[in-house]
Amino acid sequence: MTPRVVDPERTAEVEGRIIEAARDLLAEGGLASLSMRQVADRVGTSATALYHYFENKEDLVRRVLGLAFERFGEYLGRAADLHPRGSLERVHALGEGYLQFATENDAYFRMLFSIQREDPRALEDLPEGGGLDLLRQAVEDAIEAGVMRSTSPDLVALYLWSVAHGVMTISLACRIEECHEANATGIPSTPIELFRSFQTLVWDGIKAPAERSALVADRRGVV
Amino acid sequence: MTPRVVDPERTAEVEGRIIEAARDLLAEGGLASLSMRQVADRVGTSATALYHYFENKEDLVRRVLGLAFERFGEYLGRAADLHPRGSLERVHALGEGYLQFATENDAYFRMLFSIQREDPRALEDLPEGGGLDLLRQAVEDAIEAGVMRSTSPDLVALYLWSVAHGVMTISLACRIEECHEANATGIPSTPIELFRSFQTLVWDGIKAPAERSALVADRRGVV
DNA sequence: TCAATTACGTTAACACTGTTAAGATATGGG
DNA sequence: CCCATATCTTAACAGTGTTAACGTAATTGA
Repeated sequence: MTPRVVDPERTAEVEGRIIEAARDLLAEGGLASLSMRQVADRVGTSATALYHYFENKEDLVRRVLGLAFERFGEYLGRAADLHPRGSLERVHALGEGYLQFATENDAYFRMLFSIQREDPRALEDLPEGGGLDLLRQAVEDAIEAGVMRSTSPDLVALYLWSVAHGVMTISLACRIEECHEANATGIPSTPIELFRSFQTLVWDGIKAPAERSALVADRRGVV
Repeated sequence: MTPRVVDPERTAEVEGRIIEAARDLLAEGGLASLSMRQVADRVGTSATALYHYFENKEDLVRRVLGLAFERFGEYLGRAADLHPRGSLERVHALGEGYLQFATENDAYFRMLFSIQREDPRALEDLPEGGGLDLLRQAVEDAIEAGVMRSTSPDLVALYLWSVAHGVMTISLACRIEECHEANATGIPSTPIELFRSFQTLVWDGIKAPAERSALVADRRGVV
């Protein structure tokens, strides 16, 4: 009753070749050049054949995103392994790994954290919470080790992610290196260097030491 | 020799109607529904007629971005006017104004700070440096008033922008409110509230007070 | 006044895009 | 064997940005 039974191996192999072709196109020419017909050309089939393996383009893109998250996880993992648990360096390295991944995998990053998509993805659906888990754990370890202020690890992780992500996305959207003020004051041009020069602010805070405790009380009243 | 001489007034009026139609389409259905033909339908002409007023779609979009930056500037200006120069509140209000603009002008924000575009815009070309000028000045005033640590105002402004921008873009790309850890630990769901809960970290820093000065020295050696 | 030049707008068309429908081919199980 | 079905093809549709060719109206110099 079920002739030409599906061969899961072969299907997976073909799917893999399609995904890799899409991945290559994405890396070469960005999202703009990732079209069903171009992918099909690379694979050597017609565009409509792809619809036997993927529901639609969004489905195919989702699979490519799988590869992207895989590499993303590798970067973060390598960065974390550089320093022992509980160290501030480990937390900081995760930030650097984040920016390194974004820099060396431009098309992946743009795709992963695109703002254009109408339906944002849930963090839970992402592998390892989109890398947030690793950061959260590193923060928690650092807090337990006593080298970080004892606050909510979730909040701190989200904050650090925001800084790294903000630096990267601003750099991708604007050319801050052409800002004359930035040039005059020696603001670094690459996202990673910019992120590094933020570190003092991140770790120490930007408020004048003399005003610290008093103004915290003020702010609570205002906000 | 030059018959049917162009009427600058009329031309500007028609251009204005086209831009407004494009702006409305953008606000209603996002960038996806901003097509030359749909814009032309709203204006009541054919799509090709638009090419008499704009070089191409990118050109038209650029003009719509002008409106977006205009409103962006209004938000930041209103936010700054809430508090006197030299106050920390003024700096903080600019951050809130940033997120308020992004929240209330979703399509504008997505377009202004899209990551997909291949050629990032220079900060210098943006009106008021993309809002950075206002922030920079507020920081400089606060430093002179003695309520902020005396560092490079440019660096601090860029840092604060990164935090606000990071919070917003992460919120637009991911649904952090569906993260069970976030829910369990009471992480706020809206970008503005999340930004507010970062304030303590932003102002005070996240390092354990006891380790502060010693680890700063350490970090310099590491980084 | 006449003719020429030019702004403005039209329709047709091209090369793309994602996607569906219909048909061809081959293959394996009853 | 035969038929159901997996796989793949071509054709087609609706949409996109954009260019070409054309028509019309208006103004200005002669």
